[in-house]
Amino acid sequence: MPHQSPGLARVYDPAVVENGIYERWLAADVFAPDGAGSRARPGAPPFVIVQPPPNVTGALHLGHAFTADTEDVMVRHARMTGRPTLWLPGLDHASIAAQVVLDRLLEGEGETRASLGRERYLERMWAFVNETRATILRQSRRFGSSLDWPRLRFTMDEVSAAAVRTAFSRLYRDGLAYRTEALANWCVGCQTTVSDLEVVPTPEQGTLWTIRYHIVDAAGVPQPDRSIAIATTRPETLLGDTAVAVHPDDPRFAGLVGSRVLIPFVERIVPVIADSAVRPEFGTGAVKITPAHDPDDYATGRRHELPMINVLDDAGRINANGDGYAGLDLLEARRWILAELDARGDLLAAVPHEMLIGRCQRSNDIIEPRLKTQWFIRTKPLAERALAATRSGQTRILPERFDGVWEHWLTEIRDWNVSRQLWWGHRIPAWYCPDGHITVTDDPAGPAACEVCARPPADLRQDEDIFDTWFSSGLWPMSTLGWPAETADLARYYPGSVLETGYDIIFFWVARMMMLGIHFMDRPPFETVYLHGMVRDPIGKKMSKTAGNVVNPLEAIDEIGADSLRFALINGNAPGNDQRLSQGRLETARNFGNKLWNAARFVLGARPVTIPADAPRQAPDPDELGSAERWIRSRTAATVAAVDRALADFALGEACRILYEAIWSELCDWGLELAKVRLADPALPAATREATWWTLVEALDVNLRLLHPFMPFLTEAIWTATPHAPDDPELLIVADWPGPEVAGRRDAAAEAGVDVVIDLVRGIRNARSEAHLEPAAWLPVDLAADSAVALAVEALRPAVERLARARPLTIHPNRSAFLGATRNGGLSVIGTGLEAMVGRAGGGGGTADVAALDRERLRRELAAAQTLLEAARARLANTAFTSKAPPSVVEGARTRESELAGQVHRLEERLAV
RNA sequence: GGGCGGUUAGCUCAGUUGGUCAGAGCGCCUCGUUUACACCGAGGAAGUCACUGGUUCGAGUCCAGUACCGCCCA
Repeated sequence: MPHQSPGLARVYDPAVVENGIYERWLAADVFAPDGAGSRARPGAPPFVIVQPPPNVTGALHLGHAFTADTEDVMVRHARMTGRPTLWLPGLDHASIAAQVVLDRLLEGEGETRASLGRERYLERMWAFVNETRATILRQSRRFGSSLDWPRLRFTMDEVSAAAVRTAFSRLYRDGLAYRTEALANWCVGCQTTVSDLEVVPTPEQGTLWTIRYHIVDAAGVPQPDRSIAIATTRPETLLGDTAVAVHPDDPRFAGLVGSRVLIPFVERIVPVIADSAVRPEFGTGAVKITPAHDPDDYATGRRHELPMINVLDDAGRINANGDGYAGLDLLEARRWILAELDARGDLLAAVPHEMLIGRCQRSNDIIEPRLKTQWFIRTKPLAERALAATRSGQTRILPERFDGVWEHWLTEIRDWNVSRQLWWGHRIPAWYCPDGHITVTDDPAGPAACEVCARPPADLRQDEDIFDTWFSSGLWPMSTLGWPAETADLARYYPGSVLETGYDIIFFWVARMMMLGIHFMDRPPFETVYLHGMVRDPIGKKMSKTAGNVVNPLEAIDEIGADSLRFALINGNAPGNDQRLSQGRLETARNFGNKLWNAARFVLGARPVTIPADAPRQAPDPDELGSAERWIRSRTAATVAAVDRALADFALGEACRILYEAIWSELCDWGLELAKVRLADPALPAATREATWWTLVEALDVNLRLLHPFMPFLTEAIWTATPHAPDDPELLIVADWPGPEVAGRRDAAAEAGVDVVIDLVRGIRNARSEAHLEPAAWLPVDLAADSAVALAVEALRPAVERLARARPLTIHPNRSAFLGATRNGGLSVIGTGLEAMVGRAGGGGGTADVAALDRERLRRELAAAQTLLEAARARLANTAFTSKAPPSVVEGARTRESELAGQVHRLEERLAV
């Protein structure tokens, strides 16, 4: 590719810059580990991230953008290091969430799930998700995500379906999937059960009623003066009561345990039992037990082998077991029952009561616990292996603080209800014969006969339910690679390197993938689980559609560009922490892009005429390097090391911060400014100016490589216009990550020399500014310095002159000459190993003012320096410090002390004049 | 009830194994059109690192406790 002169526009316009670059990457086939444009080293270990599949329920939001950008950074970095890198894209069908969304759409058309029927409903669903899928893929491209699109997987495609069937039938065969009637969380709105994780306990104001149950005698006749008062928040469920329970040690009820009470309305006689789970301090100390409608009561019921009577139907109404109340919804039934109890004199009290109500994560409806026949996964044995994997370090969780919740949840794990009474999803491959035998098969055509009684398929009925979405998501690290087929991808790319996702789905998703992955593959699905935080709005609220504070990432991208959004999301964030995204953050990122853009414009436009426009990039001639050039190279090498260290620690935000600082404060503020002087000096030999320019090109090149994972479009665009070395590829995305060769460019002497110059320039600028001297004026500066410092300044004399607008700059051979020359007064600058005097231009008026101001400044600086010196001396006077602290620290303190002493000495002398 | 996180400049946040760590961005103040950039440059003000103890030669950093905010689990 020809590298003619830059042609970079004056202001960085992301819309223009980003345009077309994604297509170039696609055309070059560089996203795939085995693509035509891949420059992966054959022996290098693969780097694999399987993308957390976004829901097909709608468009992507900022959380998705953050996830995608974080993963893209890791992936692009790995790719540049030469590892065969696979970032595998996917989409999740999100059965319940998708149905909630589609049902709402249908409502607007006057249709319902029921009115359409299963088949037409699913047709509508496919039409709907085909649209959202296209939207999501378009968005991902705008983000700049370097995903391997040909490997795209959808949780509802055929490979995923085969994975689900195979996984379930194997779990069944292994005794890890079973079907039973148990208490399940029923969502009336969604008309399905949901897992425990999808029930959100919500504090709400309710009422605690006290109700009197009458005790009956042996013949079942209520005793006129014997009763027990129970407390309940749900009086209507008394229709399903099968016991009354008290604490075994509660003296109030000691004589009542073993007696029997009459449940009103249903006229059922139930026992009074003792169970230590009862909290004596709650209500009256006695509670009704409704095993079919409450998790605690269910447990009690199991312990005491109580009958379980379901009194609710799917619609949330009292069923036939509720006798005279059948057909009423819960609240109506409650009203009637309370009224009736009151009329009988059995309603003793009603007090307001704060309580936790379980609500559906998706629809916010109240969750009704009910008995239901469901498929469950036996999780204990699976969880144990998942725990073993993290405990042994086979898989590590980052940040480490999430280990605790991981341990706790997997240790206390309960069996996983995977049946959903929904349509959009994978139908459970279980068939039942009229005798109740179960046949499970992974054959898509269904079983050939009942496994037990050999009845023909025509007599078998398939389970109506589908699987919990997370069951198919749990197989994701395998199904994406073709499992259950033994594909080449599976062999090569399982297990993945990193699983990167939000900490909010550690149980929903990460734990399930770990459990199922280990069970089926015998190895955990990833080496590292990296959990990121939530993106919140500017005031720290969680973004949600209902709160209306959602920022559409595409709008942000239209406004400031994908690179800026990426940088804003990642810069300065600590791993796992939540963050607030504000306009200010976005602007900072955009400004940074503009800064780099313009720095590049300068560098590319400053090419000495002696270098042809299409010259390949070459290393600067070592013999022509000045201290400024050596400083740039040294600082760039330091940046590479710092970024490498941050990335190795998954500290992406830190890496961004380092690059921001390196590019803005070092390369631009000093590197380019120092170089300008040489580049513009016609007196210098061409070879010298060429070396300076090649130094800048090299620094730009290295920084572009380092920044590319974070700001891929901008860096690619600039790099295209930057001279390439002969062995460079066409595209930055597959260029080599800066390697060990740059480490050798560290140069302590050059860094020390330029540090001195920076100190001096700052000192002069500060003095001028405080004295309000004409900024543009050239002012004479006299300088006395230690010999090494003087040499460093002399080496960069033209730069010092220009940057401090100091002319003439006189470097005196010794201090007395300096003092002799500066007796007339001026502004003093006292630095480490140097002192300078800024004179006034042309000797104009205001001498007295400047002299007074200077003394004032000197006094201030002296006071500060003395304070620091005293502290340093006190520290060194402490023998505990000098004997116990590491020698390097003590040495540093000594150096510091002598520097400060020198400064104080000079300041005192100046004041004494 | 258990667990985790947070509390650092007016605002939003960094601070990796305790030793120039008291920082950045934005905002604020004073200057500035020196041919990369006003999405900029130069200079400046601004914090008892929530509080109380402890460990240590040395604590924003480690330990214990307290207060407030947030999240997760029960």
